[in-house]
Amino acid sequence: MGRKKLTVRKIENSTFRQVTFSKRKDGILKKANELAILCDTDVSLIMFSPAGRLTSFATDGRIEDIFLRFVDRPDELRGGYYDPNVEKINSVTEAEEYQQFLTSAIQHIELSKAKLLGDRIAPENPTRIEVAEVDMEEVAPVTDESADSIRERKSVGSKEHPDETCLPMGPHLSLSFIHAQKTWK
Amino acid sequence: MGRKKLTVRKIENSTFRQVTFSKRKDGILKKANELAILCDTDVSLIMFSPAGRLTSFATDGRIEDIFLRFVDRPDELRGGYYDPNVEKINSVTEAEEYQQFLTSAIQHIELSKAKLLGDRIAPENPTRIEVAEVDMEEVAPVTDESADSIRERKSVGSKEHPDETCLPMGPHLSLSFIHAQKTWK
DNA sequence: AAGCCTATATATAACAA
DNA sequence: TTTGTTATATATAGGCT
Repeated sequence: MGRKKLTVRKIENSTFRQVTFSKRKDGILKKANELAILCDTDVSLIMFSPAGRLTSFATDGRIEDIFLRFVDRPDELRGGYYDPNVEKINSVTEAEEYQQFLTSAIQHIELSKAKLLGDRIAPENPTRIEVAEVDMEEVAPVTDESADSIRERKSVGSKEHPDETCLPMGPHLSLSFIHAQKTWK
Repeated sequence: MGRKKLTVRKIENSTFRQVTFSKRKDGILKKANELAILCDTDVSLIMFSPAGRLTSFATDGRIEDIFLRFVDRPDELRGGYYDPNVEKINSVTEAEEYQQFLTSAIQHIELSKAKLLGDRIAPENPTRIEVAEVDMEEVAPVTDESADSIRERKSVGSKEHPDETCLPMGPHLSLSFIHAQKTWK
């Protein structure tokens, strides 16, 4: 919809590609927001720019919730999350291996977080819309000292699910697991 | 962009809301695809219709990959996945509780899958584009017999990561954990 | 619910600064 | 680079089937 009809094909000129991304990113973001509001639906959008910059959007600001809703879809058409062609017992056994893997994944995220995180406070969510833009290059490496200092800070209770029962686990990985758990029983 | 300028506000008439969703869903899907191709970028889009129908899109067909890239972002602006304000030891302890939770989550998905899954084969991914549409209502309830019969079927190796080392765990929960693990060490 | 139509509203490609 | 302008291409609201 510009001066010329466009062929849908990778833009080779990197400058032009970046400019196009920037403009179209805004357009699709607007569309996603309008769709969410007009139709009162869950919409999640994640985009990485050619330079690695992240732009994300989600209805009510929780990509995790929408992704979980996606993951928990009991339909193989959704994707390849789950292969039902295994016996129950094997599944449980293998689940334990996933369990281990997930644990290490959590620790990994934890560590990379501790290493890279500054002192900034996460912004509040003023509306139903969340738009986050993050530049990889903006994440400055910090010293071991500052990483250690993170551990000194007082733990802050999560306000994200104020109506929930307090659980023994901390808010490390929110991913709305608590919310999902309610559904799962 | 129709006969009338539209106010961005929830459409109260449910029929019209559904129609609008359907049309705009196609539009944003096209935009997402064009963005991904033109700018050669990772884009992930998840939409639930007012009726609960899922429509999803992802560059190269892997929402999980893009979500993982999102999750693994070491930046608190991305969301509230991780609270660094806890001591290391507590984190590990709590990680074990997440571990347990994740295990039960896997089993839940497994069970709901076994109960609801039919005999259909997941479609191949012909292009870089993945568009999946799933209707909750289309998932017909199956009898215990048919649920049992699922366990009889022969296990099929995942072809999603053909170049990977074979791991002891099965392909229950692909979520590209294996792919992620390579990055993590 | 899906398609088609067509008048309009929007998005944006190519420029310009 | 980013931002603004403008001619055009697209998307889509309201109808109709």
